[in-house]
Amino acid sequence: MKDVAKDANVSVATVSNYLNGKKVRPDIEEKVKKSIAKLHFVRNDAARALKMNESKCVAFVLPTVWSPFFSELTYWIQRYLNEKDYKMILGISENNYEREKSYVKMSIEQRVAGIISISYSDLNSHVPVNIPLVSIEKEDTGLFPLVSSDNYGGGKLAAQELLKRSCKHLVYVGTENNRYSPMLARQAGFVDQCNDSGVEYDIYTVPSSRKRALFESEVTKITKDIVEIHQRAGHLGVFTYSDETAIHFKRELRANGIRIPQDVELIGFDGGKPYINTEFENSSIRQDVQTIAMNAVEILDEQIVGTMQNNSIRRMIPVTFFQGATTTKLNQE
Amino acid sequence: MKDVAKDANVSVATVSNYLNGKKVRPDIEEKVKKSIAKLHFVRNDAARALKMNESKCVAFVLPTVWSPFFSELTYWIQRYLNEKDYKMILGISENNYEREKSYVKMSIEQRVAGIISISYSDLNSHVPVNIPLVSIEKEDTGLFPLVSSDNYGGGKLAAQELLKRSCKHLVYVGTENNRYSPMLARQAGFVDQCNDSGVEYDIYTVPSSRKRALFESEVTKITKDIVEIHQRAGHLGVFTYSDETAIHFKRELRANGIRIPQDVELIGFDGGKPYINTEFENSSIRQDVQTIAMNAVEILDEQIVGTMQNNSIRRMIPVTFFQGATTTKLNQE
DNA sequence: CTGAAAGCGCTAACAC
DNA sequence: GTGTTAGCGCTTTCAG
Repeated sequence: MKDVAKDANVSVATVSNYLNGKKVRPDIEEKVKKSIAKLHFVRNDAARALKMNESKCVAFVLPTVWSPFFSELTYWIQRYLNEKDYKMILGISENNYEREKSYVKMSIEQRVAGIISISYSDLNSHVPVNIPLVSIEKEDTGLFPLVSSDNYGGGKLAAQELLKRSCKHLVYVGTENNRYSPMLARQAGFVDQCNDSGVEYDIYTVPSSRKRALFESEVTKITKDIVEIHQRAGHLGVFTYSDETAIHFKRELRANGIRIPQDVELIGFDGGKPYINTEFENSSIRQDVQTIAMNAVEILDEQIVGTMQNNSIRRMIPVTFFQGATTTKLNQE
Repeated sequence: MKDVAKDANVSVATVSNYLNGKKVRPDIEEKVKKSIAKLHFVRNDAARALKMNESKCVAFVLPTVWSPFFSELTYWIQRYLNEKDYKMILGISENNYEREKSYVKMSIEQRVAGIISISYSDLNSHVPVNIPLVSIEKEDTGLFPLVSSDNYGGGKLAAQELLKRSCKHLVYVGTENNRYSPMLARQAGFVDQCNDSGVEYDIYTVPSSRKRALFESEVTKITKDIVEIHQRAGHLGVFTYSDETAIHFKRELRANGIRIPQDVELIGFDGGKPYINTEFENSSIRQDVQTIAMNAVEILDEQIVGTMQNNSIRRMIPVTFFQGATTTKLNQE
């Protein structure tokens, strides 16, 4: 910048003013512009951030980007961040607590403008309250705003849809990590609906699919049970806590001679599309990814620019049922 | 840092030395450590970057993250970057030239350590040669290192696999953007193999699937043609330039009463898995995503830390054929 | 091994 | 409107 100033025969302040859109005499502006072009000058953001004590970087911390749901979410978050001129620093935690903490540390070091996080641990308690943070899905400390799908409603909805299809018995397949409250909400909604409707149900649990061998053997075991229940109770409804799990059960049930949806109706959760322009295949309780992203970025931005911080924001996004290949199509729909 | 120094009764230089792992007297180290903990001090990376004139951020610019292939790639890139202690700034260009350029500008402003880019434009010509860059897939300026799948070999391989399955006639479906040289390589390999084997073939082109209506209507039109060719020539082999396109043709062909793979054998390109622990479904020429990512990060790191810059690095990663549901399973395999 | 001090590139007072 | 200058928080000589 000093060089530009020298070359254009003006002071650094003038160059700075020009760069920041302040009023500059037209002839001088011309000269400055020319010098910048000549010297290929680009402002150093590190110095700017240091001086201003603020950056336009937002850290986005999530378990993985390698799944339709999370990659779609990443897409929307990035898009809305970009609209407001934020850059995204991506942090993939793989649900590893240490890595999550290291991303928080990094965020503080970088003096990021804010953090958007999806974490199923108590990550947020490591974030200083002076740095704006919005959680997606889970937050239990009450210290930060939260954007979440209506998991409880989703669980209820899944049960309702299965019951509409005359299932005689329902099954929920959840995940092991019981600290993960959204999953508990899905289960609770499902169970409540079962009880309200007076239908019998079973609850199963699978480990994370990352522990592949364990996961597979558990799926196999549960599938055997489901086959047995089917033989005993007839038409059956299965609701899994994620689409990924549903895919595995679909495969395994079919391998055991079960027809889907004629014998067993199957509903997953998430509804992320693999590509931007394809349709989703299996029946699922869909999260409204775009709205979640929009809200998260909006709230974060308000926290960053606004003086008023309302940390008790709890925004619940409705879910919808998607009629796909794994449930019977109803006439009235 | 000044505060820490004051609190610990030492100079800022000592604190700095401690933070950077230089030798410090044990008793002093203890005091400093305590003060840091007490004051919740975290080093300001902006100041550090300014002073050192280097950062540990790498910009990763790619068209989208919302597809199995790209999300898997993002996963691996991020993973290898993290191993070397780099942070990732994610830039999603949506193949938009202006956005690509804005990410480059941002990268320079941020004085990032380097850039990894997947671009089908002449993006790289906007990157100053003093900033390390590795391209994935396409690079034609020769100014920067390149990591790419063996697209030509992939095209050949696709044709070979189709011929093994006794296809009487082959079809290639490419994309409109003919500046995109990797796609041309896929086509060239395919065509060369067809000619070598003396089999007839047709070349079709579809627009980007982002232009959905146009894309769909083109798929419909080409499908009609394929059906006709099938009736005339019998067993048919279709190779599409991406898995996404293959999915659309699979749907459309089936809607037209074509059985896959009995009537038409279908091979896509990419082979990205939707989830980390699922298997891929359809037949495809798989890119070795992990190896691509590993090489890209490795080369970039060498460019950053090493003095020697060999910009003529061209690393070609082999592809493999994945036997999925859309081609006939051969006995010898 | 530690401290004092210079200075990275920028912005924002303040004086002109 | 423009120039001068202090100082953001850090690293890094250079003395001691």
